[in-house]
Amino acid sequence: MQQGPDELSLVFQALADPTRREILSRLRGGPTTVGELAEPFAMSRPAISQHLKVLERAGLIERTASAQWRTCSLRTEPLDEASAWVERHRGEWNARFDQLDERLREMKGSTDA
Amino acid sequence: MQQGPDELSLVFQALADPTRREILSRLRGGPTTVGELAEPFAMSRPAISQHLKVLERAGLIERTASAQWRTCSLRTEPLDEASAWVERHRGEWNARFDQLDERLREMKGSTDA
DNA sequence: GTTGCATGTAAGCAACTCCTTAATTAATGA
DNA sequence: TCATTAATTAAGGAGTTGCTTACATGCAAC
Repeated sequence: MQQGPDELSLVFQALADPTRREILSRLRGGPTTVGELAEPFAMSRPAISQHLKVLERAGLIERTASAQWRTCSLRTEPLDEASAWVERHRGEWNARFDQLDERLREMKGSTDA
Repeated sequence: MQQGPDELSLVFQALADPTRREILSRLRGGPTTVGELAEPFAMSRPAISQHLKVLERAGLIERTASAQWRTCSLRTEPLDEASAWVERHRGEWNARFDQLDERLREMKGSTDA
């Protein structure tokens, strides 16, 4: 029963690959099938499948099956934690900005850990 | 002459490890020697040295030698690009928040790339 | 049922990660 | 000069990543 890396590490690791970042960028346009997603890449389908698995493990995409197509859609929640970490480390002025961020997040009623 | 991964990938990859993230967090308190940095970790010095090399490669720290001590200090510039990427992908509400970010950044008169 | 399409899984391989211990470099100070 | 301290480099090993090709699964239309 080995325990994998923490959530934040999974997210940053998922983002540490240009192919995966582009997949996420393309998903901003809305849910997409794996085939459409794979098309622009000079890479086999299984390779894309594996990238999607990494993204799913990080919670950054959701896959739903309908007929023989799997539709992938973006999940941005994990990016909130990543963003919080990065902003927290971006110099003094940004620290003040974080406070504003948090204030606004309260107003928004955030549900993240 | 092999060409390594792009800068943004290097940054995210550097952040994808709890030890390295904690090193960066500790460096927020100001420049620190490798020895001080290594102390709280249950890990050999060479291991820390290698983590520092990863952080340096990503541009996240700077090392300066004085006497037999190497002092490490934080460089936040690479986080700006990482932040920009993450914010760009954080949903609609956050997009609006980005505008506020930019507005405030203008007020600040940002000097970053 | 059988064919065909969309996707996932399995197995294999080179390269990389993250740690270790041992040896090395470099500066200090008696 | 020699020992001490601070840190890095070297070598090696277990596990992971990122791709490949080949095979399996699952649904649909005939």
